Amino acid sequence: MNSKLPDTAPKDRIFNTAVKLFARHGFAGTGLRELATKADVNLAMINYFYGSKKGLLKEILDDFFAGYIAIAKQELVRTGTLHERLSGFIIHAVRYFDTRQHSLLIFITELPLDDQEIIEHKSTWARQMAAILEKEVCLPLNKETGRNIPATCIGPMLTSLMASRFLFTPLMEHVRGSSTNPVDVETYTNIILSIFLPTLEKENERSSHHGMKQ
Amino acid sequence: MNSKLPDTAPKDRIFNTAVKLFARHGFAGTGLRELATKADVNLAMINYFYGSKKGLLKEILDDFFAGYIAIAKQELVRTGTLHERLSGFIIHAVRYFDTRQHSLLIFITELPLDDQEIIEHKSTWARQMAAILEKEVCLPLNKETGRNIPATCIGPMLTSLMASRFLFTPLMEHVRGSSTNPVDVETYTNIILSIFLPTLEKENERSSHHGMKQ
DNA sequence: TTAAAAGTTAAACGTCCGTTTAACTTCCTG
DNA sequence: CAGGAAGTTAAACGGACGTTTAACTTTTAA
Repeated sequence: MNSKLPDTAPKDRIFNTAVKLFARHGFAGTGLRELATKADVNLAMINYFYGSKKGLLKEILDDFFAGYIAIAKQELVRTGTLHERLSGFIIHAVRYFDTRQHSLLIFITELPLDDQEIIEHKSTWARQMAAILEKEVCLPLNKETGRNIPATCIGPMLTSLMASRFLFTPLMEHVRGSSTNPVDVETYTNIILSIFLPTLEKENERSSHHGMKQ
Repeated sequence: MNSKLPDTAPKDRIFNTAVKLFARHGFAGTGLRELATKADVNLAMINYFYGSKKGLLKEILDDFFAGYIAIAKQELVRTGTLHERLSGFIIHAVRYFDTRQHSLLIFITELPLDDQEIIEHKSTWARQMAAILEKEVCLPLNKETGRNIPATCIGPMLTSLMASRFLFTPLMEHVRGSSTNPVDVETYTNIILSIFLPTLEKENERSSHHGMKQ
């Protein structure tokens, strides 16, 4: 964390360090002086590059959500059975979460912000995700099952389930004895697939086994 | 929020107001002066009753987790099939989350705190929950399925899934048009049951329909 | 080569932070 | 009724907060 990253530009050093600190201490709990020191930049550079502390948070959230939406579009908006597309989305989303654990934590834990500006900002992204899920997942699913589950319900469920491993990791490391190991990410993904997809199989009466693509 | 609660004792007013404010602005984002004003008490009373700001957070977390553990013990540690016990736990836990939405948000969002003192405090509770899940759910489940899923994996998954509705509520209210309504809590519970329990049914080859107990 | 642009710096701005103090009032108990 | 405990108050403590300023250096481009 404190180690110099002399090759990267100051703006990127601020960004990367902020991601780690916001995830660890929370947005409100992170001071700009600590951030400047850890990123090895002058305090004033933060406001110079990002306008304000909140502007920095916005860019971090944008960066994370843009990648998340891209995966949803790539995996869900294409040909294939619902089962195939949904399992592809889960596999890639979990993999994405794994590589962006800090950003994921910020996205989750900084959710209930009272700040109208940030809430509006996040809603714009969430609305896009909900639209994709509604059209590509909920609509065909509800047509077959006869139920009426909206994307604003199934979306949070799916995201929460996929994020649970990374959300509770810092706690679980203390819970587990140092001897026992956590399940690896691929196993974790397979568990999620086995939880979410049998529901579809059961409704569709279509038999298929969900192997992770290599 | 600002309305006076003249009948309750100052100590309780501090507690109840803090739960709302910590959930809304986060722990670090809430100032004791704002809390004192909203709770209609003198600033010094907070440290008088709770020792420190962190002491107040601890009591809030204790209060929430004690109730959560109580439900786990009551519903999981008793006779009955795994299916019956697990569905009972889910039904009561979701109901509990619904009545303690603010505390739930604090429990979730204040998780990645770097503070060693709080982390240790939470780990004590999480360890109890993991022990119950390990013995009552994972052990019989793994014996039947031949898999080896630890409680430190399935616990966070279950909690995250049940919490998703309340975690993303403030965002989803902005996403939904004001016309459409969210699913009610009972429907939400049934969706979770239909996601989590078919996995068991499939493995156990036991047919049963999961009606919510009234 | 030179002037504008971009990057970087130390210092200070006013504000809010969590906590403590000491004096005061209220309440309970012997 | 006396006296001590519990509750309550206003005020102040030093420090950290996000942001701004103006001066300085480096880079860019005409």
